[in-house]
Amino acid sequence: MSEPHHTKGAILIAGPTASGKSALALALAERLGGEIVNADSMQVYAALRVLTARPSVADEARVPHHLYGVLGGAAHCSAGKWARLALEAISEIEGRGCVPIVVGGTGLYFRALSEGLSPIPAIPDHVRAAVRAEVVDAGEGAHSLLVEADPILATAIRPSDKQRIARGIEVARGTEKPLSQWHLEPPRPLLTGKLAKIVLTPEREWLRARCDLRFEMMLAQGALDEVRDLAAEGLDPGLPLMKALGLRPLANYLSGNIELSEAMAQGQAETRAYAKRQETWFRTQMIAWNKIFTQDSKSLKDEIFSFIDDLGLTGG
RNA sequence: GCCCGGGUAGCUCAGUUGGUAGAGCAUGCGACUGAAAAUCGCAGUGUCGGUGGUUCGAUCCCGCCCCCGGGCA
Repeated sequence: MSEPHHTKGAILIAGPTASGKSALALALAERLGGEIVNADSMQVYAALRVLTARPSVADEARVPHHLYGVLGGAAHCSAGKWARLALEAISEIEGRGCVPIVVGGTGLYFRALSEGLSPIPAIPDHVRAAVRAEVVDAGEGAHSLLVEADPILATAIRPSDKQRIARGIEVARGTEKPLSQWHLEPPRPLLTGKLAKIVLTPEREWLRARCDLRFEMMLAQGALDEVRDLAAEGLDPGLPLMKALGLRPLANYLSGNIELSEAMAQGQAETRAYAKRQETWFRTQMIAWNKIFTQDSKSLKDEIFSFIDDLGLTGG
């Protein structure tokens, strides 16, 4: 378990995909003398530069960026792993006298950092792999395995939710204590201190248009080459990075199964649906965060600058 | 001009041997404790192309008209 870190002042910016949060973080970092920490579950993978709309090399040269493209394709990131890396980066940034700016779209990661998760030990890889395989084999019967392993949790998880079923079983077996028991241990925040928590909440129609446009731009920027390279690596399709938005439609196009226009339409649809899921999380799980509705980038910056100045983060 | 096929949800289509309809996708809402760009749940909407007829009753059968494909000339 990591020791909590007490910050003199850090900024957390959450927002749906394509909401313009990276540009905002960059502007803030330049103004405050800050450094940026990625809080996006897919941008941690090195192979996904175009497909995840990672900050450009030029942007990364303007201000230090952390946790972008730091993991190989075969790696499994997780909320806990990310939170430990983020904490490390934050404390280093503060050691240099700079302001940490954590920016991303993965709600669970922000929760892991600012609220904490129950202190569950890491599950050994062999247990994990064995349980996942077992759940796949069991098919419809997977839920009854969970009933055996953790009857309390089983009442809260639907038989169709294979991922949570697998998680429940692997925790029960790997730690010899059911996940439902672990959940009774109160989570402790990893990051404490003065935090500016901001979530961008743009208007839906505006965001949908941006999602569509952005996927189109990805194609112009070499998304197909990126997908081709990834396919050449022959990675296990079950790996987390293989779930990146747009990856499957584009791979389908490259293997000749669908037209490019169809692949693009699917990629755009995936992006829009994802943005909607993010907004649901932000709305219902981050109720204490400061919502910023503005979407015009100039007034967005003004609004955030005055918000941050009021908090006096830069003073110390 | 003639023949054939089709016109049903925003889209692609299924269906009703005549009792006013449904899937997938899209859309909206939601759940969420280490795969979270993941995983999972719920919901709505239709003048069934138009018009006249047969019928207790037509989206379905019949006539005419319009539109979209394809073929023949």
